[in-house]
Amino acid sequence: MSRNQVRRSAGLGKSGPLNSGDDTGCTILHVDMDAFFALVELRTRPELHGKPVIVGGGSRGVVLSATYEARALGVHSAMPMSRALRLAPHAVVIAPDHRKYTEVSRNVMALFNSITPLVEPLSLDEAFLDISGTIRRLGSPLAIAELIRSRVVDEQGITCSVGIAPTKFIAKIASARCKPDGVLVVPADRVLAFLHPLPVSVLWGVGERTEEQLTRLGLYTVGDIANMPIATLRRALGQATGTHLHTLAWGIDPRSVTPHEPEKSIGAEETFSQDIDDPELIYAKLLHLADEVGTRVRGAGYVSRTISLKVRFSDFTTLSRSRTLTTPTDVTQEFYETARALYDSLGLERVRVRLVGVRAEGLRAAEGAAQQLILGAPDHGRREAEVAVDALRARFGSDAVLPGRLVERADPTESLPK
DNA sequence: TCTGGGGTCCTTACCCTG
DNA sequence: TCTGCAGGGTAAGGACCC
Repeated sequence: MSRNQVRRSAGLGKSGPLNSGDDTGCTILHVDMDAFFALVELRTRPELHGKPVIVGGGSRGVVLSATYEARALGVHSAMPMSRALRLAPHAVVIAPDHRKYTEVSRNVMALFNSITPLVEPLSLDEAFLDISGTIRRLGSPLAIAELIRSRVVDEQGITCSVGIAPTKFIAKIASARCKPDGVLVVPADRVLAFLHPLPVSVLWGVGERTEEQLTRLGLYTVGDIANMPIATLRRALGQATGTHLHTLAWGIDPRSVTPHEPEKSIGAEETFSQDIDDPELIYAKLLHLADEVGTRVRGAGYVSRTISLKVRFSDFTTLSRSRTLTTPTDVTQEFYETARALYDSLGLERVRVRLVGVRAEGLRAAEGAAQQLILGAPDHGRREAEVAVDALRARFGSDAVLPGRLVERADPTESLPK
């Protein structure tokens, strides 16, 4: 489908011609790149256009992105690569290059910011835009959406889809339903007619498990949920989820577009290339992850009060442990020692581990906590050393300085027998 | 079929305090 | 001193999203 072919409004029959132009009151845009990682790769490999292409990889990896030709064969994101390749044996597989995607994403977000300052990125490849202050300058919501779409193609060489609606939630559903390379307006007075026939899975917060629960209640469409007494929903799904779904089912979503939300946690986790049971290798990986988390926490100007550890075993069962510190910290060594102590407290003996992760939670600005950090003395010197290392890495690359234990093998699993 | 990595939010249980 | 209760903090696990 080529660009500019898709001009739709909520297809509700009596709307007459596509996109009747009634975008009054629709001040929220949800812009979503089409098959983002895959289309970014196609920019430099035009010979792959029209072919099934999968971005992903690793022996235990999953699909991160797939072209629509691959999707037609049943491939979708988050699917294990082994299964994807059974469905699409001739697909071209490309290893992900996150630096490249981050760069394109930054350009796209800058483009959005030239349209309106009210841009809320949701991930690398999508964002909400509040254009209520832009309409007078650039025209109707539909005209603004088309401007964005043509600029994204011209400047970045990829396509995107845009949902236009009075609320974030409806705009997001709209963009998903006009993919790829489309635009869809849902006028304010047709929100319920658009929403109610859709399956419950379109609601934010309904995944596989919740959908099963709803099915057991005989609820298949959003309209079914809207017409179910809220008390019944709360009993079945819990207070928060029940209320949340009922509200969404009536098209109510008062959330505004908020450009900057501070992070609540920063973490890193890694799946070993094969399951391991050697505690020394696991400690080395914990140090590596703590180092990464520490660098990011300091770089963002936070301190963390709670450190959590995640361990996934070979049978895929996962557990987590956390510890709240008396004094918040941004010191790598403290992240590591806490994570290691949490791991030791599990009392595992030669159990095969698939993944470990370290996460800093309860983040708050380091500024207000600075005095406490100094008073928390013993790590003060260490912290200064780590800040110096951060500066070296910023200048010479992330591998310029490594913790001593990691120098010999930056990836502990590398030493495993093949 | 065999499951990444980055997050957020909710629920439940437990402990402590008043 | 004991008991019951409410509320807050913490911990663990799970569901979900991209």
